[in-house]
Amino acid sequence: MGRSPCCEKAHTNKGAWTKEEDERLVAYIRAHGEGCWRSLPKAAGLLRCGKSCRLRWMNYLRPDLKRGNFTDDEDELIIRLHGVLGNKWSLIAGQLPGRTDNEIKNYWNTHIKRKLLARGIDPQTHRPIGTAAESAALLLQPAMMTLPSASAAFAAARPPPPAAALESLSDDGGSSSGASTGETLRCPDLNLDLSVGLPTTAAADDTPTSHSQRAVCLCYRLGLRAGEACGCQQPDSSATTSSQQGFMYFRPLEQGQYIR
DNA sequence: AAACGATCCAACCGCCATGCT
DNA sequence: GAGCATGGCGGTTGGATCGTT
Repeated sequence: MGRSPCCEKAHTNKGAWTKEEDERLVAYIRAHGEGCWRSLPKAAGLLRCGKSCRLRWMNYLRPDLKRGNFTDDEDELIIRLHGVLGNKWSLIAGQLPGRTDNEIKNYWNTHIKRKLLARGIDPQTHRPIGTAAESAALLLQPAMMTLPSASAAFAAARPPPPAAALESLSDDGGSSSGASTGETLRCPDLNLDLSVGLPTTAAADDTPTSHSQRAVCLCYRLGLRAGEACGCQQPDSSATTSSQQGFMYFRPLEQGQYIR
């Protein structure tokens, strides 16, 4: 707001980069490394603004960039990461070596969005796109979909919504969040031990300080395990979550499970 | 072959976060 | 703490390409 432009627009080129400009930029960075982007164009003899140079280098000229189509594994990883991180493209790109945030953003908008819609999943919320009644039922179980174990149980246990419940929903416009309506649709066998973020369950070693010392490790939930990119503790294989070493783990999503 | 619409993707723009003075 | 410079990010745009009629 009210900031001066990053460069003098009157003296800079815009639009597609020429081969010669690319070569100049690459040669300069090879010789001097990535430094001050603002002064780089002048030093490299480029009529470009520093931002433009940075973008060109980061998204196209960097030697470690991976070219070519995204693999199915990359697709799935992007979907999972997006479910957790949202539109934090740079963070997502950080988990995909050789891919840029811009590339992933474009790929998301052009391919994955469509793929998820074809699966009946809302690409923004990662929740199923169902009938109005189904959506209303989901709204009444908002936290359930955040935990894979809970969502699996939900998927398995969820009966067709009772007609009476649906009627009562439509009667009040679906805006009711009162206990009575919630009870009508509740799945009695579900364990809603929801604890994304700081845990709320009382662990065996629970003390006033143990909670504040815990952190949530999302690596495992994203399909990474200790010894891979995640350097966190291996989760307890018999438990859905584990609080070893002060970390909480969540199992990766199974087929048919969704991240909210 | 031409016209048109759909799709893709590189690049731009504006804003925010951070570091420095 | 205020103000400024810079890097970085996410949303959007527009030209190029592809597919269909």
